[in-house]
Amino acid sequence: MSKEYSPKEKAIYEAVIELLEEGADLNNLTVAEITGKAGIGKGTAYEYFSNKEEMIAKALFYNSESFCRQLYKGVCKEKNLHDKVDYMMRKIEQEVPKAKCLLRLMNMLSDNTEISRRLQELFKEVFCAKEGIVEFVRNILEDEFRDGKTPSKDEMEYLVLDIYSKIICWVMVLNESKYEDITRRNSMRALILDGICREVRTI
Amino acid sequence: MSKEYSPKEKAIYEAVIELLEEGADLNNLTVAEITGKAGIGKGTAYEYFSNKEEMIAKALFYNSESFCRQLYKGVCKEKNLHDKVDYMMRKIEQEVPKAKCLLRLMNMLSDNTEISRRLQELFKEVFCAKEGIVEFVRNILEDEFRDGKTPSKDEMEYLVLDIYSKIICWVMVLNESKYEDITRRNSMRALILDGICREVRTI
Amino acid sequence: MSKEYSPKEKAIYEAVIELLEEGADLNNLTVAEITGKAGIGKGTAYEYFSNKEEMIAKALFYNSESFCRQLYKGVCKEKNLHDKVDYMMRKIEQEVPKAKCLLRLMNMLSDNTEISRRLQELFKEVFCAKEGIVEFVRNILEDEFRDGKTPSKDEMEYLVLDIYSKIICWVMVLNESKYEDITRRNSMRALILDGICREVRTI
Amino acid sequence: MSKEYSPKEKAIYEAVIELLEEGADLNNLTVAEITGKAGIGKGTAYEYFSNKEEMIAKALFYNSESFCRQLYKGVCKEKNLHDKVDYMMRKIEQEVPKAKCLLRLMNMLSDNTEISRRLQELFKEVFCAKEGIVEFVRNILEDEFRDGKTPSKDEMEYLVLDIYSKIICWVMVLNESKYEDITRRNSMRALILDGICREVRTI
DNA sequence: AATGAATGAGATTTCATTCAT
DNA sequence: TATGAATGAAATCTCATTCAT
Repeated sequence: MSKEYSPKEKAIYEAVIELLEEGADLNNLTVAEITGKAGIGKGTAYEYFSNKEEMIAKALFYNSESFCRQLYKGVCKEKNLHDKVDYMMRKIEQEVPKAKCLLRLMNMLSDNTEISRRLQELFKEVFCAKEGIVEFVRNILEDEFRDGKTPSKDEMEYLVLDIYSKIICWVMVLNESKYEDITRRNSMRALILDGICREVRTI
Repeated sequence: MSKEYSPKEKAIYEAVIELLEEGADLNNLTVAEITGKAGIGKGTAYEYFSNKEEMIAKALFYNSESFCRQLYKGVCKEKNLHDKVDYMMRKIEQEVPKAKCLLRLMNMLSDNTEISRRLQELFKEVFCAKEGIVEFVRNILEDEFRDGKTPSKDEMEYLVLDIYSKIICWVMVLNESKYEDITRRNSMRALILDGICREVRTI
Repeated sequence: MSKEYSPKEKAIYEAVIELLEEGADLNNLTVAEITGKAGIGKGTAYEYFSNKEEMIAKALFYNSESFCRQLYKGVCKEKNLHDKVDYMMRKIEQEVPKAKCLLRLMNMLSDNTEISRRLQELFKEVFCAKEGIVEFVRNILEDEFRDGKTPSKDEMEYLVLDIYSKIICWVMVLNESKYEDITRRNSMRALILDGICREVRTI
Repeated sequence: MSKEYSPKEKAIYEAVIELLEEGADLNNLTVAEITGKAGIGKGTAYEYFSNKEEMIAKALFYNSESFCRQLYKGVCKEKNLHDKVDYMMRKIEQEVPKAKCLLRLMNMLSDNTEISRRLQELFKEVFCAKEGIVEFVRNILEDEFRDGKTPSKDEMEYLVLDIYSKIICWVMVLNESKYEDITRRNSMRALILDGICREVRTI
């Protein structure tokens, strides 16, 4: 189903992600750092990618896509909006680094870097309406409104945006040290989840 | 009250912002570009800033701060939450480039760049609880709850986050071409505004 | 008589010449290009040649030698200087690419490249007084002076040089677009041929 | 009259020529070598030239042009063809390195290198019919035929080519060790010179 | 105080050559 | 024997920063 990656490609992808998790600055990553971490020669990377930007963009894309796919699978098993969003939030909580990577990707999409341009290309080429947080949220909402009252197009857009933004907030919360405390985190999760459900109900 | 800036400093700040508005990539800006745009010598910039990152970080900070200050002044004149948020959203709509700059600053705050480190220092040093969108939102909410029922600390945090995230969304919306259509924009503004008020009311 | 070449060796030689004819720059040819054109593996080339320079030098040498041999055969059949030189010039005209290759070889002989060093070695090792334009011209002249007045050693050197340089000119002429016109080319060929004969006669 | 060169530019030009005289291979010269020889920083070279090829091409051009200009001045003072050509040949003899540089330039003009492309551009931009050996020879011939019988266009072309090629031969002769012997060199010079005059007379 | 020419460290990228298969 | 994936040395070029003017 999903494209097969050569071991060297995967090594590059994972090296970039590890570096990101170690707190590296994606905009000033060097090819030497990446290939060093990946355990391959500098020249080898250029057998698989045509330049540094492609390496980094594809690495972000690869990881985000695989995380989104995971999320999607889990979400499909849940019955209603509440459980779906709850699943998502807990999954994100379990896999903060992957969620962080997704967040970084989304920030990068708009920073005018060469990397951002590559990312946009990747999204144009590969994207299939099933991955990507926004499309993802839209799917969940469409399921919810399958039968019963349907909101207007504008209201739908608003809801997508609202849920999307709350999930982003959730990722930001998870990165704040004050939410390392489990009870506070639980409490915040519940508030966000309730907020989302309330919005969908009342619109 | 606010620090005085020398003309050369301001020239640098404005040059950075102009470059940003022209679509430059802040992570690959060169000192030559900045000083060229500012109309001063490269060496001169180093009389006022100790390195490139400081120039960019301070430029973002300067502009965001001044935009926030403007927002704050306007918001103070409004009576209730609805009008305050409405004012904010319309102001942002009028000044997309400045809002964009603020958005960029916020993205940068978490990208581990040297610039991000400088920005964090600036916020530590200079921040005075009045500027910055988050603190800003908190102020508005505290005003709103001055008399009457006060939400719990957690609920308060949630509301801050919710409003903050919706404002970010608003900026993102304004950058999407499909919202160049005025009626759609108006409709979305109303939905977001109502959403915020509803959240505050029902919590 | 002539050394036998393995098919892979010949493939390399011909690949280099084809690339040269396609307008490649011999100094920046890559092994990948050569072996790609030759249709063999990169490693294989190193079974036959010890490095890139050897490949190119031998390829030039191979082609020049074979062209010279052809010329020599044809020239031997002619009786007198006029017919010999005429044959040569017409042959060169028919096979401009091969002549060009010879010209390139001669230029390279003096450009201090690693390739030029290899070429010089080849000429030292292999050269057998029968190939190579200079030696070639000398032979023709010696035939001419076999019986009758012999010029002094210096005069002989001068004549070799004169004929040699006129042949080089002929190759240059053939590469100029203004001599694509047949009548002009014929006229120039006649002038050069007459010039050569006159010099030999009058010295 | 002639363009002014900045000291750094001239330093680069002279460095390239010195390296050439020391037997360097122009196709594999490195920027580090050039700037090292020139006694300037690597980056400095890029303030004046946009890439390595430009440095080398302009260096060859600069030197050849100045040598041609010298030749031209001297030649103008001579009255007839014999003396003009004699002057040229003796001048070349005195300044073998400069002549060699000119020879190298002429070889390079046709080697499909990036350098060759730059050289061709330079000739297109700057050339003014007074420099360059070919144009140079044409001028001398036109002077010679000013009054008296004029040869046909084709004959004229032939003569230009013949003289040009003999001068090239002269440079090649000067690089051969067997002509380090003065009497042989004198003898060869006389033969070439006579040959040229004879050709012009008899055509 | 202001400048911008000069610098060289450091980044990306290429490619000849090796060597395991 | 033939291959081409892997390598890393080495090259070009950029650009933040300095410093003489």
